[in-house]
Amino acid sequence: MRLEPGNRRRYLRPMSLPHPAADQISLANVLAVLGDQTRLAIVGYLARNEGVAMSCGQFLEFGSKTNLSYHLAKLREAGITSTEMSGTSRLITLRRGDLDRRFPGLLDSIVTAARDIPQLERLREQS
Amino acid sequence: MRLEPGNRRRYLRPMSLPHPAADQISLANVLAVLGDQTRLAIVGYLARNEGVAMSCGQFLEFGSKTNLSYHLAKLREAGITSTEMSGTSRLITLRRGDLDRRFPGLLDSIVTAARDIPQLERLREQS
DNA sequence: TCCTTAGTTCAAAATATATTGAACTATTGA
DNA sequence: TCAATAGTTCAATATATTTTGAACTAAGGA
Repeated sequence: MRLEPGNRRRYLRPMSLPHPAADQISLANVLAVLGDQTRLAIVGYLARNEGVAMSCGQFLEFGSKTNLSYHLAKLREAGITSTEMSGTSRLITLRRGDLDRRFPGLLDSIVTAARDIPQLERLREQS
Repeated sequence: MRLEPGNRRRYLRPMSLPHPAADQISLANVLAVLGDQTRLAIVGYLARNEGVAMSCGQFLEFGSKTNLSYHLAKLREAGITSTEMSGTSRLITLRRGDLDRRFPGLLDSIVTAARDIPQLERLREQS
């Protein structure tokens, strides 16, 4: 899988990431993105620690670094989370306000229902 | 695609269809299944005509017969709808009670948020 | 200045989901 | 009794999503 040197476009760390505007957040997409155990666990974890911004590393329990990178991008692109760059890490928060305005009651009912999903069970005692 | 006669297992119309028990309904699966425009439209339509049992044919607007058969099975298997056989047709209803008990507020917030999805727009004037 | 840390991209492989048409069945109304 | 209706299955294809490892970047601390 070695690329010829120069074939790979040099990766430049962006200083901020693209987020959809609140009115671009699509219901079907939000549901599809949350219809996955790993991402549901991430959102449950964010919700139960709301206010505290989390870095990607906090989620290592839920998958490999690479895989998490993928899932966290999905959450951000769907408008569910907001990610801000901070030095070498990224701080992730729920877009609670935008989601509540756009889909009243949705996030709460999901987070409540996700209370006892297996992956969060393990973390329960720690938080 | 002609099969040798006898290769195909004779299709026998079942007299009732398998539905998951209420406590087997999984949140992630419900979200994943509803994270699709076609199925969201079907559920929106069922919700807006709650009480009236719908046959598969009512949804022909949303796709081909075969394709609908697939989506309606997904909804039933996820525990979102209940399908009962009635002569040559199937009567489909939302499993409102089971869903509300298991995931309070979820169905309502989804149905409310789905108010203005494109596929339902077209039907608005008719209902 | 260099090492460690946090997180990335890219390409490939693995897996899952959606869509189609042809062939089919059972019920019902004429 | 027969044709029409409602809806199915099956197999194939098309398409999308997930998961992986290797190679990489930039920030920050020692």
